[in-house]
Amino acid sequence: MFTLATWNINSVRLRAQLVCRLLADEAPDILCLQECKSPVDKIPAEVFHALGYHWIVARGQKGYNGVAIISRIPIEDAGDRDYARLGHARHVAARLPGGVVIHNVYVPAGGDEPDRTVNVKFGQKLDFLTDMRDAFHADRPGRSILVGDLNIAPREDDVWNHRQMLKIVSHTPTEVEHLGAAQDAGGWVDVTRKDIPTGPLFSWWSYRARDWAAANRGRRLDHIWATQDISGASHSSRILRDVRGWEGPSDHVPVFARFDLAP
DNA sequence: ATGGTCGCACAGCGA
Repeated sequence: MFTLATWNINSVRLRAQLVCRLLADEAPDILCLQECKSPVDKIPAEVFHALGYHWIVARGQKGYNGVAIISRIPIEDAGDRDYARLGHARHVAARLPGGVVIHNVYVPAGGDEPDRTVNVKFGQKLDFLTDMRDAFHADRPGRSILVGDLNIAPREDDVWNHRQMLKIVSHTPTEVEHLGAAQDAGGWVDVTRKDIPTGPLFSWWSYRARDWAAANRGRRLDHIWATQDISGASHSSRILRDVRGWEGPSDHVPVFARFDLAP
């Protein structure tokens, strides 16, 4: 059995103490971070090490992007992909002792305008998802988990107001379709929604709201997926809303799931 | 309809 968490930390160096607090309070076996905004050699690995998290598999760059998998069970580096050939640190994979592979993904946000003819970043987001789809189609994953900030809230109840969000990047039909194609190509099951099938579910609230909790204009951008062969072993999904209220928070909160598998 | 807040790194870009 192991507990897995994913969290867009928005600078792992600035928020190393928040990571420690989560590790101490919730003790996930594996924590996947996105937007570390740090070269790998500047990630404060020692402080995680001191809490028993002896393994880190990461990709990084200066200032932007960056993904890391922090683990207290042994993991080995299982490589990375440069979807859409952006040259960004947006994917890394790790293998658990039993052979389960964990993909940690940070999908491009996509800018403000949901039109690739006027907004290059939106096109890059769609291309990233198309490349992911093609990779999973060519090499269909088994006994795998995919987590991360996918920057898309696919369902009506994954946003505070579906109608109002239809032309807002992260909830446009085009993006939802691209994400669905990548999900279908890999045979991925949305573990969070398997466990919590109905009702509003958010993992992100903008920094720009006067009062994020009162307005509650959230979106579910952060996801845990598993291939069908192991999705039945998952349970106890949780989204830690309270973490948004911690001092100096990330705009995202951690998403958790447990897997009844030998790690 | 607009502007609102962060982080990086030191001006403005990305989110």
